[in-house]
Amino acid sequence: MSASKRDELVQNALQVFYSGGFHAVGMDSLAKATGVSKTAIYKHFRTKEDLILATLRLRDEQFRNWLVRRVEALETDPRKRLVAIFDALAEWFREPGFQSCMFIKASSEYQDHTHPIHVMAAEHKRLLLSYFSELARKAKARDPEDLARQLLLLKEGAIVLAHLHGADEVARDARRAAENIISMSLEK
Amino acid sequence: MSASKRDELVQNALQVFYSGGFHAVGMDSLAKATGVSKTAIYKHFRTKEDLILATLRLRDEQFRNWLVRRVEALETDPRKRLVAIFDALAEWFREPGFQSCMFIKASSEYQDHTHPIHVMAAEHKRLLLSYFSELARKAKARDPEDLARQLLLLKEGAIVLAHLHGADEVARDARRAAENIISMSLEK
DNA sequence: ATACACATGAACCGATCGGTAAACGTGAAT
DNA sequence: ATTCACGTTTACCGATCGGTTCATGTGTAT
Repeated sequence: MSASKRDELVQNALQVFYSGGFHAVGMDSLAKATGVSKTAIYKHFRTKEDLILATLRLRDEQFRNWLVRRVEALETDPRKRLVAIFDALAEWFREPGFQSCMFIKASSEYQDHTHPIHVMAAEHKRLLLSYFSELARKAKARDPEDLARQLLLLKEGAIVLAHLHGADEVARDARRAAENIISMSLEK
Repeated sequence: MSASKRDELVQNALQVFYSGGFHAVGMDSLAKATGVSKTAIYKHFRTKEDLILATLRLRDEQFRNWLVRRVEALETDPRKRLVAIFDALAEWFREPGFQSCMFIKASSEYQDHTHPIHVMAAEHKRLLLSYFSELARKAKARDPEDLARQLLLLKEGAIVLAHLHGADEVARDARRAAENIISMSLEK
């Protein structure tokens, strides 16, 4: 299997796990869904867990790249970019296939703090946090790390509730809550 | 099996599913963990799904009762009670067995919006929302429903991040974010 | 003592779990 | 044309999945 075929497998597995769940999707159905035989899969991944970790690495990269670029495209002013995070999220929530966050779901199924999958989920959130911090610093927040953590709280809550209660109202609420928190953190 | 034995089974199953996951825990291991034979379990619950729904009903009742009583005990002033929600949550996060929210995990494993388990998770959050609304109304918020939704966003985000990044810092951040949002919503 | 109702554990059902072994097909190098 | 290497298919492994059947208690009422 070529490197590009492998990437394609990981990309397809990502979709299958995202919409089907990790425990609920077996390797047989995964092979059928991706069009790659089980033997071929196990040529490149020692275990199911290794494959899951590969899909999470891909997802982390895809999601953060997407978010950064979307925020950059929406606004140029640092302060407005902090708010634009939530406009980007709103777009995501409204996508047809939206089903919460891959990493929240991963940490829900692999709860042990020492499990590699749980660790990777935590790492994804840390990377997002440092992006938020960078934006907050450029926006001259009094305490950029503090503002970033509060915005991350809003983001995770918005994801969970957009999945449970629907995208539109939640996206509006999160945006307004973010505006409140940002204004309290920027004005003296 | 007596009614009290049945309650005991549901209570024990709740703990097992909470710490082990829904798909990951099989009926055999559940029978062993609860000390109730599989045959006896299936006398009272038609399917595994029915048992899960029963545990979620119990959890909903337990959690909301606990939260309401804890908030009532912490503060009497309506406005302070809104903040006290997050003090109560902080206590929960610090409990040894804390592993995120049963309903977030349930909706992560049963993602279809029409699935009974997903529906029940959404309902749990709606019930919490109406409690928040009631508190916000008593605190004379300009828009109680709006404030309640923003606080629920914070609560869900706090649960997710307390599970992923640790209880203490997250609890502090959520409390401060809540204070910000509340003050913006109460003061003219 | 005997009959009945009921709860139990254990064995069992077909299906599927994660993972493997080996047979088979295909293309390139000799 | 023959060999070799490699990827794929297929069948298979023991274990476990959700759920059922049945034989064996065990207690109670007559």
